[in-house]
Amino acid sequence: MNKIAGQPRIEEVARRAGVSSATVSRFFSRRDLVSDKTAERIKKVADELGYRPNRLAGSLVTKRSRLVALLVPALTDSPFNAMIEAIVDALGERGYTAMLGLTGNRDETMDRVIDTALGLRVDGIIVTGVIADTATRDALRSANVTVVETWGLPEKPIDCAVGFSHHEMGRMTARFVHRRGYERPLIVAARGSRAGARRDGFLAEWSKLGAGESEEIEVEIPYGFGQARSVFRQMRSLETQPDVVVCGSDAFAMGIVVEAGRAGLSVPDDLAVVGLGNQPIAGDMRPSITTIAIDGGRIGQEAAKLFHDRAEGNEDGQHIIDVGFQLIERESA
Amino acid sequence: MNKIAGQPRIEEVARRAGVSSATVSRFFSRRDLVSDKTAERIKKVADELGYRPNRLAGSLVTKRSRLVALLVPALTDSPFNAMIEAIVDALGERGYTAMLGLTGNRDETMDRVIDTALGLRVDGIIVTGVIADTATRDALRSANVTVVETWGLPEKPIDCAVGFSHHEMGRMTARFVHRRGYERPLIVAARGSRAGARRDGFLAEWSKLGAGESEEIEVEIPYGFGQARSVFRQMRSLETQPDVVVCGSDAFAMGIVVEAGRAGLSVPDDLAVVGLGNQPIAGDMRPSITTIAIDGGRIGQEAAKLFHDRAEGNEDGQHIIDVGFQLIERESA
DNA sequence: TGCACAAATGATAACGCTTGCATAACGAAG
DNA sequence: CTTCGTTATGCAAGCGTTATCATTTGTGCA
Repeated sequence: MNKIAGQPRIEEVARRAGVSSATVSRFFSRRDLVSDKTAERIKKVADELGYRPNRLAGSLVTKRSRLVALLVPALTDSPFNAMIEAIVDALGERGYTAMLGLTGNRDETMDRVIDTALGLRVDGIIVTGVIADTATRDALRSANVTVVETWGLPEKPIDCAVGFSHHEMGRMTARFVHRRGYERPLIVAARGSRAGARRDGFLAEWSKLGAGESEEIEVEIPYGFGQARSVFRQMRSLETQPDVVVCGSDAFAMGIVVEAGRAGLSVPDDLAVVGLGNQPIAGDMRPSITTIAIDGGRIGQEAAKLFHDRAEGNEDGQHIIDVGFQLIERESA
Repeated sequence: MNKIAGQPRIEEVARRAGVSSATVSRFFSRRDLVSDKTAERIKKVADELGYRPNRLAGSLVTKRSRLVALLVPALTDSPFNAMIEAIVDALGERGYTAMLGLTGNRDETMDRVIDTALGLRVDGIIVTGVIADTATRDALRSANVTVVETWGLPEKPIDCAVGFSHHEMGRMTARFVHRRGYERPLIVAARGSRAGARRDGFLAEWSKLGAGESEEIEVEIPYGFGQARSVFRQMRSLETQPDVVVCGSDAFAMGIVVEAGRAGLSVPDDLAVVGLGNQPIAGDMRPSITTIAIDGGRIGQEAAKLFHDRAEGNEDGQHIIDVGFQLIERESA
């Protein structure tokens, strides 16, 4: 309204509506407690004044900020965006607001982001991936916020978790590759625990199946299409050429497909490719990419629900939700 | 520390450090006002207690939340992610926290998100794209928050803006297409003002160049690869076949390329394709996609800077920043 | 008409911090 | 050893809400 006077306060609304501030407060938080007649008056005045309760003040006394920190490593070319969208939506429906924290891949940034979140007295923190650092885990445990870890299933979650088993995903991939008759898989894995778990799962199952050798190339971040080029070159210089490449992302898989094409290799006959993530584009590619679908939206919804349940004091109920994953068999393998 | 007692308060820290709460407050906000000796004591106690100033309480008195609302239509397959990352980073460096609001494409959702932002008394709002609704614009203008509009250059910005001229982009595209000798462009544009401005710019320049006919197909959202299929079919049923397709995104352009390939058309000889956005993948595709690069990161940085300048009371200085764009000529056109 | 009980409203004390003003401590000059 | 100018600290009044408890108003029924 008036820049100098700042925003209108509840007191002002109360005065003009001829009621006490308590009643105005009730009107906004528990509408059913005020009579229709006064409610109408309050609404009218509030609209005129453009009054909006100050949540900072409110949260101070209720000790509930209705703020949730959303920690994600990155946004560009990230497989988490569907989950983030789902979380923001589901949280919004429940009256919570998401603050976005980009953690990158460094523990330090992660700590800084958690710090600001805690300073804001967020009601909860939803983390993309499992927090590795033990000190951080402990700090969080004692911070009186509910923490939801996603996209993985830690043995001992800080609080609760929703995701899937990367190890199991690796095993399933191995079974699939074996069933298809491929004999010399190349695993392209990123550094990091998630990719590591998939690789370990793959190798465990692979050796259990009594299958032959397998190669492995470690890359920085396997999300990118571009990185495929150098990895492909690396692959070509291996002694025994693999007959299938197991990738950490669809984009990367597509990169391998393109490179294979340029090298005169036909996919999947000369070289098969398995992606990860089931991005829409993977199905539209020619050849279409065989991949593993993870329902990010589902993870997000469950995470928001889990958070909300606990925030409402529902301590019981499931702490760990396995949303699983699904192999999508297409042309590339 | 102690769940029952809740988080430690400033008073507790003060007591244990043998100072007044005012001194502790100063230690956290204006370190230089506190002597080294007491500072050390305070730090020690604060660390032991795990004390972290409650920003809700602080903001209540300073009337500065150090919160900025970031309004984006979507995250998945969105060209804005680089900008969002840049904004969150740049804001974080300056001590601000970003809250994420997904506006979708409906005014109603936009209003709801703005409402929660205003309720949180955010210091600023950074909007992706220009806000169309006049009522919302007015509400924002009188809400005493600095608003930065991005990704476009409105005639009369609410407050300030950083982006580029979609109209000019359309014109440049027309000149390029003409220079390359194409004669029958097909424009695939989304509903909406941004795409509309590009189309208008294209048509204006195209007719100015005295070039021939041009066709247009309107789609819902042109970001997706998948949508290319139906549009391609639509295109094939046109009376005169276009020799170049001007797309609203790289993903869409890639979809057209793939469809063209399946239909036996060679790109760019039988059909040329121009993308938009310069996603990494566009350069790695075969054929590589000719596209227009927009520096989302730059937009983000400038937006954060602009916001910060104004939040600090720097009313003067530029209100509108044109970051331009760049045509990347590659194989597809 | 009066009474009991429910519904609606009011008064007021927090919530945890910041900041202007007042006071105390400390050096450097005189 | 004063005196004065810094530099460090303390006091206390808010900031704009909500929640508890008390009080008033309204309603159905004897």
